[in-house]
Amino acid sequence: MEKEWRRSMALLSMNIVMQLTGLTARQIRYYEEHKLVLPARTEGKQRMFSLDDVDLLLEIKDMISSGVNIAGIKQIFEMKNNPTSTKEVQQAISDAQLRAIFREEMQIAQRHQRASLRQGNSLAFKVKTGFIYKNQ
DNA sequence: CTTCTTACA
DNA sequence: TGTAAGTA
Repeated sequence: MEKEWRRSMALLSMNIVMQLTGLTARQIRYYEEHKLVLPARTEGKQRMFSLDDVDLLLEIKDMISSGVNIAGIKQIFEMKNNPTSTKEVQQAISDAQLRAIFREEMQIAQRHQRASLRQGNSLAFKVKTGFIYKNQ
């Protein structure tokens, strides 16, 4: 709670991040294109990632594999760190909880034989509290 | 040789 | 997403 700045230092090259995350350069650049991650740049335009960026990429990777699309991930990140949100939302949603929600969504989607629910824009999920946070 | 951008499949 | 092309 004092050396957290180390995690925000952009020192990792694309090659290292690819190995650390298992993602391809194409995917990483694509996520950046959609502003899911904002790597620093060297004077020569080379991307430089921080440990926080790597964590973010791992979360993205996890959500993508759970069937969440870019729009959905954006919504989740939005809620995850938006102090303007309602207090209900503020009661920090843990990653584990989110993953559990996604699994539930996937199961429901599969049960209904509808890929649209998993890959579509309608990402509607709820937490154990019963609140429905978002849908579009 | 690695990374970057752009564009096409 | 993968990959080719032309750079930096």
